[in-house]
Amino acid sequence: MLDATSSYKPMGPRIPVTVTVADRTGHRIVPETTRRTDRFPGSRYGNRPTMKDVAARAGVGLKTVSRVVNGEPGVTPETERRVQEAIDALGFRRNDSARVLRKGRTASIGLVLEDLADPFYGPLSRAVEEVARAHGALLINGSSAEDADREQELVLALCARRVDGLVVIPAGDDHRYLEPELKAGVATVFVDRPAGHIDADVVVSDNFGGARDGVRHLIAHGHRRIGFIGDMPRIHTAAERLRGYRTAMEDAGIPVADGWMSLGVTDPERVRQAAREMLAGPEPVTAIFTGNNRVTVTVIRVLAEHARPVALVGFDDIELADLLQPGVTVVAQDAAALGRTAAERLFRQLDGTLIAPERIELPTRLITRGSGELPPAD
Amino acid sequence: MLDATSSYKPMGPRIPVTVTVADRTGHRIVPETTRRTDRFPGSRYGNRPTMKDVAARAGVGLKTVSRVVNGEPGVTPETERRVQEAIDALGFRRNDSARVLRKGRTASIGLVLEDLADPFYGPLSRAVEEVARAHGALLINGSSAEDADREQELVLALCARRVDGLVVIPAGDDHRYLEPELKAGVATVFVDRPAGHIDADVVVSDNFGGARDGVRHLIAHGHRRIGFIGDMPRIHTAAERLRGYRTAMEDAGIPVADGWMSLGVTDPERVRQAAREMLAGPEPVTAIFTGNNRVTVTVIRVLAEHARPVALVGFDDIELADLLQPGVTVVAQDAAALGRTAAERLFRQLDGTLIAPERIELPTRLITRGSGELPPAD
DNA sequence: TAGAGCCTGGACAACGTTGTCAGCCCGGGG
DNA sequence: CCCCGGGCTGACAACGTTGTCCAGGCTCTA
Repeated sequence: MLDATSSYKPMGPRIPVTVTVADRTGHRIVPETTRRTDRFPGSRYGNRPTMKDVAARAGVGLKTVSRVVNGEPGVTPETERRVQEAIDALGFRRNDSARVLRKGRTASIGLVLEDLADPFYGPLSRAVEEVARAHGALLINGSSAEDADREQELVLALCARRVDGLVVIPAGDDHRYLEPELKAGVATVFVDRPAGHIDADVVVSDNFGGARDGVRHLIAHGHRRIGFIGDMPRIHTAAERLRGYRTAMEDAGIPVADGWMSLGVTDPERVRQAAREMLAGPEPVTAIFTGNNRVTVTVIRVLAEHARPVALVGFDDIELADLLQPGVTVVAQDAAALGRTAAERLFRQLDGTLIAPERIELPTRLITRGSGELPPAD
Repeated sequence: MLDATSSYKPMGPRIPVTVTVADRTGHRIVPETTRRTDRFPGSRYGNRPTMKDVAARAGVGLKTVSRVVNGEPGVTPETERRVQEAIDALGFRRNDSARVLRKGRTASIGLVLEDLADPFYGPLSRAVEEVARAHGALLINGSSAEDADREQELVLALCARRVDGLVVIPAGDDHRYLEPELKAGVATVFVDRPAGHIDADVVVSDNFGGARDGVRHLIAHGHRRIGFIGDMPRIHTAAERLRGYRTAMEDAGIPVADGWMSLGVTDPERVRQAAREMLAGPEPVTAIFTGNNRVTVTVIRVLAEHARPVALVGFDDIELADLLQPGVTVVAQDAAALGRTAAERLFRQLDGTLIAPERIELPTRLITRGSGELPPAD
């Protein structure tokens, strides 16, 4: 599934060895079949004690240990004490892999996002984690790096682990590969972007409305030549924001010139170049609408070196935006709310409270800080 | 272990049911014992097919399916085709829980950090994830929220899942609870802060040297009344940075006045207040050294409203620092390098390449942008 | 004092997979 | 004609836990 590059073999062979242990009376010595040892050759290692070992040491039955470990009733305080003592002495820790196998649920959910390092996903992940924690579940996550194959690989790896649910920020646009999983009961919620060719819960921001309002804001401040720099339109959010831009312009009766739009550039150097081109020429733009936080930051840099003041509204809030000169006006989406809403919906699916998939759209908020209120300078 | 707040029971009971299936000849009908069903009452659900089901459908033995699934040699192309067909038809996906139980390794590592949403940890997580991915392992992570109990709870939950290794950014200062785990062979690396009362690998930044150099920088630019605002000294990094400040001042023969230091305030409002106090009074500081990114941001806000220019050097880089007026001079640490180094060490432990725990210190870098080069204004 | 019922504890199977090992079939050599 | 070897295949046990169910001992009551 994933490629390894060293001698670490996640699932290596084992060497069977015969050892002897005292039975629970402490008297007889019985041979035990294949016990694992030498699991970490050349390094510190050791065998983990099992409930059986604890039972033997405490002089009780296996199930009694299980009862103590899980706080089930029906164990004498004296017995419980002996078991607890053995647990502490051996450093026993329940093996949840076995538990999961038996119980059918893993108490963990998977989160697949685009890039853990992107500041937009930090609060989102955190929100998902908080909800998961409140429900007693752990979070397994991975970055798709905006690659559909890698997304699928990750999702399927998570399904193989039998996560109870999945929160996915899709990179690809076809999720039919998830059909068997959905049928098998894996709760699934898509966030930030909709799922492709599949009927599933979706939580997104109002990308269209937000962008439209941001551009309208610029128009309201007298701009007519407004540039748009955004991501590849195959990314749903980018397409929606572009649509918002077009709609606002059209509603205002402003025809969009060819040179005003830059789509699909992400590399900072090329964004820089695109911005410069819009600002040059005979009819330069007097305002720019940027399609995401990374583009916004790059454009801010370009505008800082530019002679004439140029108005700017960006999609996504950025830290310190209020301290720049001028402050950066943005259309902010609530990343934490996206994550929280998605995760809560996920657990409601697991509850059985939810039946039909739904699409939830969270509002965006225009935050005016100065850059979007600059008048056209021409 | 963790508290639940809804009816989602990660490990619910099951209802045994008797069903019948055709055997692999397709003729006889044999009854099968307790099969799970109705696992997700009131919601979409389904039983996941197992290798046994695939084997029955393909008319082959269980082990043959296993061989096909794992790409083991010794299966006729024709047999393989039949098995593959059954796999696709049933939507079979190997259950890694069972696999883990059998093989002893989970191909997953745990990452415990302070706050997923903190921009400092984004690149760190991402770097750990990249290394894990290169080794075929998944990443399970959680936030300790700077709470020692929660850290322990998380770490132990991860150990119960039998992660192969742990990367921990410690919140607590006593990690003896990890001793049984270490002995059992759980590879462990502490990052950003050292472990307490335990002998383990540690990867940290040169907090002391970085802070000392930052303060020296201010002194070199003529400052003598220099303030320090940092986190609680019980956090190792905070203590080290404080030590760097003290050392630089001492080396320069400058006695530190009481009002110049603010320790342990994190709440933005109180940081703001602390900064204002340093800047007021008869002998106000002419420069401030801030102990982490959050404090730096807050202090920048205070200085923006302040009449006289005040020099500033902050620990940790912040985005857009170069675009502020003046640009913010910082002591930058390489979060990605911390994560990468730690994760690589982790896998070398698992390789068996590493024997003795070590402490690795990564250098910091002073980035001058203007705010640290302002002369004293008094 | 005997019987009913409760409390405690343990034997056993099952979860879904993989390692071991033995058996089958086929072809070739003695 | 028989035996041997190699290539495929499948039966079976084991991984560590939990659910079921039963046994034994105790208490309580009639």
